[in-house]
Amino acid sequence: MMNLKEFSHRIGLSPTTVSRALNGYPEVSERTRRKVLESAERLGYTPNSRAARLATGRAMTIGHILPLSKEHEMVNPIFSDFIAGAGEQYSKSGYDLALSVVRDEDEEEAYRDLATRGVVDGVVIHGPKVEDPRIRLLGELGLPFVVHGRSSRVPGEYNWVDVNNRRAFSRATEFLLDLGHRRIGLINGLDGMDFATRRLNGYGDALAAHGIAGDPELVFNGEMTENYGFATTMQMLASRKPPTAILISSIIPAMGARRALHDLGIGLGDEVSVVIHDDDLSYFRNEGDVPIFTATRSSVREAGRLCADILLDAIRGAQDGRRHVLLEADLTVGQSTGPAPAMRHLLDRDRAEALRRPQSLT
Amino acid sequence: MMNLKEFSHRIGLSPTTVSRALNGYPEVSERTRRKVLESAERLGYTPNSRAARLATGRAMTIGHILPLSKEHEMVNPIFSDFIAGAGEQYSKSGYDLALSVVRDEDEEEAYRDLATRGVVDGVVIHGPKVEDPRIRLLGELGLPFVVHGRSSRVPGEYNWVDVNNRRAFSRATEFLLDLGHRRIGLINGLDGMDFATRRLNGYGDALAAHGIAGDPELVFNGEMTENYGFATTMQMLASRKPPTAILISSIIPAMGARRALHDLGIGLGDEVSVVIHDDDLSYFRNEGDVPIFTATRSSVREAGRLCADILLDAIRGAQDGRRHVLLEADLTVGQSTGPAPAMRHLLDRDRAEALRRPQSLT
DNA sequence: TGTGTTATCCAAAGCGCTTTGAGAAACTCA
DNA sequence: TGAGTTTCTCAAAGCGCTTTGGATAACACA
Repeated sequence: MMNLKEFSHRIGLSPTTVSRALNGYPEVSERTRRKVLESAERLGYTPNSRAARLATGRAMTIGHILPLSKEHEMVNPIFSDFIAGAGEQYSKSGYDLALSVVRDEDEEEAYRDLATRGVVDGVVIHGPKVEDPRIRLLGELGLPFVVHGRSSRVPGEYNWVDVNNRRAFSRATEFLLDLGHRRIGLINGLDGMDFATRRLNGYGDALAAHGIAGDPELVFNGEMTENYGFATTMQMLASRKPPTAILISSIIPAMGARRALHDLGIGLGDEVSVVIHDDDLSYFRNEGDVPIFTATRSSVREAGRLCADILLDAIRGAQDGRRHVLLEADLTVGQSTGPAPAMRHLLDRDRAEALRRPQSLT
Repeated sequence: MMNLKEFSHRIGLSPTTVSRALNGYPEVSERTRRKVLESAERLGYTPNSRAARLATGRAMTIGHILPLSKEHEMVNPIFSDFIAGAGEQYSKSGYDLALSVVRDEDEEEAYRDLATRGVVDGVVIHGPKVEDPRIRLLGELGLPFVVHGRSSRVPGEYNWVDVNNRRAFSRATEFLLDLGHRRIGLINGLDGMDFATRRLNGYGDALAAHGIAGDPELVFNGEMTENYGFATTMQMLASRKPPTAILISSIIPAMGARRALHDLGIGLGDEVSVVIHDDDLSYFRNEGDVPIFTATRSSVREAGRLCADILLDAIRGAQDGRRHVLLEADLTVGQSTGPAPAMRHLLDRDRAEALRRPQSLT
């Protein structure tokens, strides 16, 4: 592996000149620069990043911390699409992406570690809680960051990119109310997550506007797995007062909900309506001439791109204050919603029988 | 941010001693080492990784390259679980994980770049093709690597961790044959992927052993999205000679297949049997007292752990030759399989009608 | 021709750590 | 007590790059 000294010697220039040529400084003539670039290509010289990072004090790396949830050691399925979006932008700007996989409880320590070891120039905070301690921590550490989401109860300004979750869910709820639904279930994310709270609020807003009291038995919090969607749907439909419509926070539990409805022989879109929030995951597109699910959609990949742009600007000092982006998630009507049926139609024989089978909530 | 010079001065030792104490060299007494560690904790000193990396010549980082497929710009959904497994091991050994997101066509260049810039000590190759050029490339670059999968037509030894795909799929096919199925569809991964070829071979082996000629109209290659599973299943069932059973390479297209069966009013597990390969994704567990799908299961997270262990050993030179791990994927019987029905049962009125609706293969 | 400007290039001093080659201190044993 | 060992500590030389503060060359103008 050739180093700068040898390379510059070979092409008859000093290391300084070569470094300047390579890094685009104006003190070097265009002719020289071209010559240097071309020779580097020809001789296969690439500057050693380790050395450059020490010399400049910049890590040229953005950190992401991927927590494994304690409950199921689960990776958030939206993570990979977010990373795909962000990573693309990093590459364009010559930044690398460092990923730390840590257990939930070690997460704060992991941020502190990244900061003090100096291996990243900035980090992205994923999945903020209603009152997330990481925001203050990073502020204290002086490490630039951007939050994917927000943290309602953390005061002060910071960079964030979020979906208008409250609006999206109030809109979705209203849509169902307009269709005549009065008992509407909500299969939400984990309790304490900021997005889950905002979605709950949106749902509550719409119900309240129609003078409907929310029923806590119709609201669920949990990690968004397929099985969670299945179990909660089963539980709701087995209750004495089943909903005629369900709001689901992600397409993955929606798969489980669909399975539950199917197992019970209940028609999706006619007997029970479902509206989902769709993160537009690349391997799970809710598409077609008429989408499968009626959904509020917001691309998580796009959010990744935006987060990256904001963070890179912050690092490069090209930013005056803090920046925010609030993405609207429009409602698209699909095949999974329809007018509320009269309740009695649901109580036919087949279904009553199906409900007699025991169900467990795993 | 305190540096070594200042820290060692403060605690009345030389930088050398402190460095040795921190890095576990034997030339320093246990008492001194304890003192150093404790003072570091107390004064908040952490060595600057950038400097350490330059000095040692080690990057203490493993690289993963995440290609975005050209077709759908898709991220492989098994990626996050693999990373979760591998990342855990890296953390334990004090290694970082660098992730590069690149377009399919830039992938080779990305490996070359990682190697010459010296930002990683080794890399993991994901999704090898039948004849994958990356293996030779990395050999030439002299960068340690491990392959998640294998590359059938690449000669020579290299580290790999793979599932016994051929055995798994021949076993699954045989299981269906034993149930009396004779027309068995295969919804496979992208053409050219090594795992897809091995699975096809396993499927072919079993058919051949029963004297059954494979029907190319029943074999599909594509990116494993939900829609792909839906579209291929629809296409097969709309054909003049529909299968009575389907093998599916991942749980995600299996969701789409289930949707298709449901839309057509065809019973899963009685009218049409389905066997899947289950990567044991954390957000998509095929579980329950009796699993939903009959499946050959192999945890991709475990594969991630194994890959990490092998690669770290290779980097530390604690490895004699090349290492291989072949994971067996046992078949677990679930609710999605049953004896082959007589064909005529499938051709009832409802289904005929459903098939009249137009379907598109997106 | 001499002076002032620009356009180029260079030597050398870091960046903060590791590690070599030796020296000082502590200990052992005759 | 002194020589030989072992234990601990240190000064200094890198690692390969960036960047400062000049030096040199090239050019214009009077």
